[in-house]
Amino acid sequence: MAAVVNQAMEQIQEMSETLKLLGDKTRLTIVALLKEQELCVCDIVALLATSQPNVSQHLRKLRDGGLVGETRKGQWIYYSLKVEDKPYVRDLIASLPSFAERLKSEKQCCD
Amino acid sequence: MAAVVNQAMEQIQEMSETLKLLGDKTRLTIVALLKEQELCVCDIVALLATSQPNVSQHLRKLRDGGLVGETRKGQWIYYSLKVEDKPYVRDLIASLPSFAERLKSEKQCCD
DNA sequence: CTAATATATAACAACACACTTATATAATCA
DNA sequence: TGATTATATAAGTGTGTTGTTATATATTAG
Repeated sequence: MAAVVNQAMEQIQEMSETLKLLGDKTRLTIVALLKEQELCVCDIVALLATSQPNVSQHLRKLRDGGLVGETRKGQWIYYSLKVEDKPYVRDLIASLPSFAERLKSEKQCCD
Repeated sequence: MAAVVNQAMEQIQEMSETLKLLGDKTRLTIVALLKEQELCVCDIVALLATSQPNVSQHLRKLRDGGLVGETRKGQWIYYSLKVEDKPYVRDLIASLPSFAERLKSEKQCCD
């Protein structure tokens, strides 16, 4: 019984850490953008209208939390969602508003 | 278009506030307990093994965020989940571990 | 090789948050 | 009524977090 509770508490601990990552407006917006397509840092900076270091630091937290992955493509580093595991995050992201239109019309960096 | 984005940003703002509430181990545990049944404050204090003011303050935040409701029953105030709206919260809570067994064996307050 | 561009890291200031202790309010019980 | 129990609120402390500015690293272009 105690083992069951400990396992449950570990699971809650892990979920709460993930939810804390998503419980920030800037990071949740980044996640909503990445839902549509992978993006490089300069894309995100342009779309969010905040500083490049701010975006970088949020991306690092998302990466450390296992929510995004990165791939360097030459000069640029592309970030993408990594939530195939964690079904509850997948569902949550599905219910985020879509920025598809905005990305189509405004994406202009690193083409 | 700007209106669409503003609406999306408001939605993200609201979701991030809700997720921030859930992104705390103590509060997420409270929510997991309430998933099983309504509970009074003394129940939660006993199950969480933390101080009564700490639980009270977390419950207030959950209430202010619209995630729980309260009902006084004589000396006790019972809290319960209020997430019928907010489908993404409902789904998320569904994937929290169950404390049903623990509640059955350990609930002893306010009977 | 040098300059320019993209990204990351470091240091710091401002603020927010969780938890504690002490106290207040509200309801019941004797 | 006074004592007890349940809950809320207030104030304070320590810690964590966000965003900024300055700087470092890495890649490409000329």
